[in-house]
Amino acid sequence: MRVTQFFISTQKEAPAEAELPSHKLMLRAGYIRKLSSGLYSWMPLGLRVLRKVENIVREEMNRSGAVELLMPAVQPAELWQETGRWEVFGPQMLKITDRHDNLFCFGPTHEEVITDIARREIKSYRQLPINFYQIQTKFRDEVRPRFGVMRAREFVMKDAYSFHANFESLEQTYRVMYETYTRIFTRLGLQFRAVAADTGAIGGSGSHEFHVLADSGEDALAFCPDSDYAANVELAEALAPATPRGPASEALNKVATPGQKSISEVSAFFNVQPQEVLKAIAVIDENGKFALLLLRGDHQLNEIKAGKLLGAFRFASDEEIHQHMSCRTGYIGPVGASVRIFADRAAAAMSNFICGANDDGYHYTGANFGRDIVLDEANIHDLRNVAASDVSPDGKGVLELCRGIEVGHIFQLRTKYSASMDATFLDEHGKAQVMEMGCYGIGVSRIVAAAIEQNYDERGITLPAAMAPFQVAIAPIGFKKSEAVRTAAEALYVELSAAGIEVLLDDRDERPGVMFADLELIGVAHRIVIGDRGLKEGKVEYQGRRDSAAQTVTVQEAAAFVRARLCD
RNA sequence: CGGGGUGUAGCGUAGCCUGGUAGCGCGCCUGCUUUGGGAGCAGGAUGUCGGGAGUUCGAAUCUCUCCACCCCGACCA
Repeated sequence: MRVTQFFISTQKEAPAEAELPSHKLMLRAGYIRKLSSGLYSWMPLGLRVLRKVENIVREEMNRSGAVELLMPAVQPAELWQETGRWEVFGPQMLKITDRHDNLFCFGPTHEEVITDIARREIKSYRQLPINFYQIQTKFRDEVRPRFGVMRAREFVMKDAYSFHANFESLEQTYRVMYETYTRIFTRLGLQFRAVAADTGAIGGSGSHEFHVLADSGEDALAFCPDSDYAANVELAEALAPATPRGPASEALNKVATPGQKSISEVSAFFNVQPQEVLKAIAVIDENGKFALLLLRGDHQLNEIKAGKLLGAFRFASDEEIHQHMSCRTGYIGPVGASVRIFADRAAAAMSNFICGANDDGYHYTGANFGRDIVLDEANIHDLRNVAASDVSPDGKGVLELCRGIEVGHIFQLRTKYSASMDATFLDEHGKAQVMEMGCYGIGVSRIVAAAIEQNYDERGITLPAAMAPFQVAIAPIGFKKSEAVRTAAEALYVELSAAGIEVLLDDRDERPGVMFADLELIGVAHRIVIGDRGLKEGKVEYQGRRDSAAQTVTVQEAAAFVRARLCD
């Protein structure tokens, strides 16, 4: 490809709306352009990258034995009403009406459509198992689209759905998909981690998320370097402390703490560590009932775990707290409180601690469960997020934390959709059975953003070669002016192109600085610079995008040299 | 949906408080020079100042209202 025949549109400054490096760089490099909130055009350069991701995903899915099909983006409401998800999905689903006033949605996912296909097409156990997949545009009307294509409303997803005669078959395909995903992200050259995930309302026995590791990731992950344990922090279990609660050796003492409300203020006031202070969080459960959740001062509430205990809960308002506790936020505590109390395992193991006294401007010191606070064993639960250096739930070491961007999710759906949509087959005995199902998603367009989040430097995008928009760029200095440069550049361009390599010839006759800046910004993996200066000695210059310096090679060996680098 | 913020040329921004001809950098166009790290000189084009209403002799600026977008919290690939 010649630059003058292609379309490159780079910018020196990123639009003010972009925050993340990947978002800024994708805009500056001209990979994407925004049409509206959460809606992006893939410009020619970005589309090349997107297609590379797609192709690797497609190749590996095919290799795994999955079969590609393509379902409509627009789906009739009736299908969704069958599974009850027309209501459940709520405002996240873009609902549309046709000229006959029939209701449709722009598909946010395709379980209903594929299950409809399966129940029509699959009659016999002989047709199972089967794994269908597609690579297609989805639309989810996100509450808050952000970070460019990282969380867009319209996005490209690979979604696969497998159907099985029994659970063992589902488990087997699930393992194959796990391995396939591992191979995909490895081939893409990404640092990633598979973690156990929350199965949520869908249930089932298995779900894993695949995360690209990045500090800007929206998910917190816990993993154990000494074992293969890895889980989303939402799910990771915080074990009870190994050492039992100590004896109540201090007397309960009410201390004036005017203005000291937060854990950090209170621990500083008493000159103790936050873990010696008890945190009390006032909530209203699903049924509108007030409750106190107790955590160790240095721990964070895990809202998913709390939700499993309380149902759909919310935090109590200042008025509600005042009504139940006769004090204001900052001074609430469990001593003498006549409300329901739930304690985290670590909080329940505290002794001689500091807590709010339910009296504005006062805290207790030397508080103890049993003596001062009634705490039923049944009200002790895992309520917190795991923290770094917690004991791993498998007991084989301590946890570390990192952040990730979710780019894949595999799920054992079991019969959630096949049962409600009556997708059955006849088994060996001629008896109708409900199919077992799995589903497996990859956020194809998100991968591009996530990969850049992991691969950039001060000059621009440094994507792995498997994803770079072009493998090689030729930057001729003085393209118009120097016959020798032009001849050498054209010859190399022809030679590399003929070898099936994706070459970008910068024939714009731009100044070197402009060419270098553009080629580095857009993330071409390898660069050959050809100038009169080097040609006099029969040399050209090679530099990989991630190399710190260039090296010279002879004109004759340039093509072979680059081809060797491509294989690295 | 709750909280915070921003809308001025393709991009980045000044001007707004204290009303009076809309400015700068980058980019773009033309010409000449230049050619190993985003060139120099000269000339040029591009603005419903987010929309509407109001106050005023006069509104980018003040008031009201609507809209869009961004950021922080509950969902997800």
